[in-house]
Amino acid sequence: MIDLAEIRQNPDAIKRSQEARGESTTLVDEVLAADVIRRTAVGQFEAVRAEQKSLGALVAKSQGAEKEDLLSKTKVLAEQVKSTEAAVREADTKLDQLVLGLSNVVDEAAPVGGEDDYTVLREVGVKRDFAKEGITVRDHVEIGELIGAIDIERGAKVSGSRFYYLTGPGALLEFALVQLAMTKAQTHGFTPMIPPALVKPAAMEGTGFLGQAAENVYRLEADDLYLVGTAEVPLAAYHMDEILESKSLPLRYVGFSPCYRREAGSHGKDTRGIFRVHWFDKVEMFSFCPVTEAKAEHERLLAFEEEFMQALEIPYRVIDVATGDLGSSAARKFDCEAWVPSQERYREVTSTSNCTTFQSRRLRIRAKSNEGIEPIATLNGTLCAITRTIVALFENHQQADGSVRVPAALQPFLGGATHFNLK
RNA sequence: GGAGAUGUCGCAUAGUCCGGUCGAGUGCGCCUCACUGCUAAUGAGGUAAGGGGUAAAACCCUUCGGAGGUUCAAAUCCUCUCAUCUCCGCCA
Repeated sequence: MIDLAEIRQNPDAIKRSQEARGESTTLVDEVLAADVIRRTAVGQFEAVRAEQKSLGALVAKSQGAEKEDLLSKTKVLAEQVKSTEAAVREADTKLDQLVLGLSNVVDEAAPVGGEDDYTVLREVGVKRDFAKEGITVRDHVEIGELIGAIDIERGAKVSGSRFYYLTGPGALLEFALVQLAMTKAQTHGFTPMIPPALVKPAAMEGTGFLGQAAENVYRLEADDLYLVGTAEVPLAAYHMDEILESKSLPLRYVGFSPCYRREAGSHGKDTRGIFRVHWFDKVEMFSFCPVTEAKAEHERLLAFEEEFMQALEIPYRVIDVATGDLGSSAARKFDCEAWVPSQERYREVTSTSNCTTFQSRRLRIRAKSNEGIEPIATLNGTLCAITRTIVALFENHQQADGSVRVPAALQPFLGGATHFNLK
């Protein structure tokens, strides 16, 4: 949620941001108009209400005819209080609705444009020359079958398309990846968390997933709960409605959770394998930090992501995501894209967003110091999205026969195994 | 799933039966000042959030788990709902 005061003071800045995102600028004017209406309504209500209260005090003290007289007056007032209060409520709802429709103000540094207008910040690692090695590249589906790690057919049989089973070494690999991620995160000061993957509307709404992203969210109508698409949701909402101690910041959490995504509007995209699925598990970093620290914290989260990719010895590049592709909550976003040999291109495996105060305002999370109460920033970043990491790992470390080399960092978590062998 | 109890200002609690001077008392914690060589102890004062308003104040409004209702007036009465606890049943 954008700060209303900010919109009043600097509507043009908000408009520029909306423009850069390719979203409505007239919405800003609508907000301003609704704000005026609301303030007028509030003024009227408060005036009547104040009179009602002061007369009410007199009623309590008076008796007899005097009391009767007062009561007749207050009865009229009561009607006015009711009607003006209703007007306030209506104006409030309208304003809220409009303000919630505004996306976060983009960071000036973010490249302006659509999905393809990202900036490549760097490429890291060495892509293998499979031809030179005399290896015909297999994709992760083939490799997964050869080593008995992924069973897509049965996933489809049991749950439908875009579902899978991780089997044998695949299942063990997930645990190893999670362990490695959790271990690393702890050394960086993150508190490990296993959050609920089913949340109330308030948590979903507060994190900004019921806006444009709503069609990708699974909703359990019978219980009015949502399946989260990322641990970001329960981690952000963890401190919902709280006032934190400024000196306790940054508060860093690393959560492991399943992620559920409807993938509406992705029909026909990445239909093969486990690159794009309705459910996967993920280790996610989340940070509540002072506004002034947010940019530096964002760099740190990115660095942790890169460190993880490097530990897995996966070649990748980092992109600065363009304004039109940020999603409503992020002011700036960096994606780490792993090299996928079977597709001969980079594909997103992790992503880190600086949501500035957008989420914390919606979730009513603030911080208190001697200087008073101030808003805080929230940031999130993927440490390890299991399925996509497996794709990158299998394909980049495949051997001529279809077996897969295990990078050194993972070996301790796989009983020292150096390879996933053919089944 | 059944029966019962509870939800008040950071924490603990008073107030709820018998509606009005209760946005709300007390203790602890915290902050400021005084006293003291320092700490402790003691004394005085302060100590919710949000909104409106103002140059800044003053001041006003909202919020007693949440949502409705009754009433001139609701922490207090009614309805629904959520959470927690206890007992019973069931279950990994």
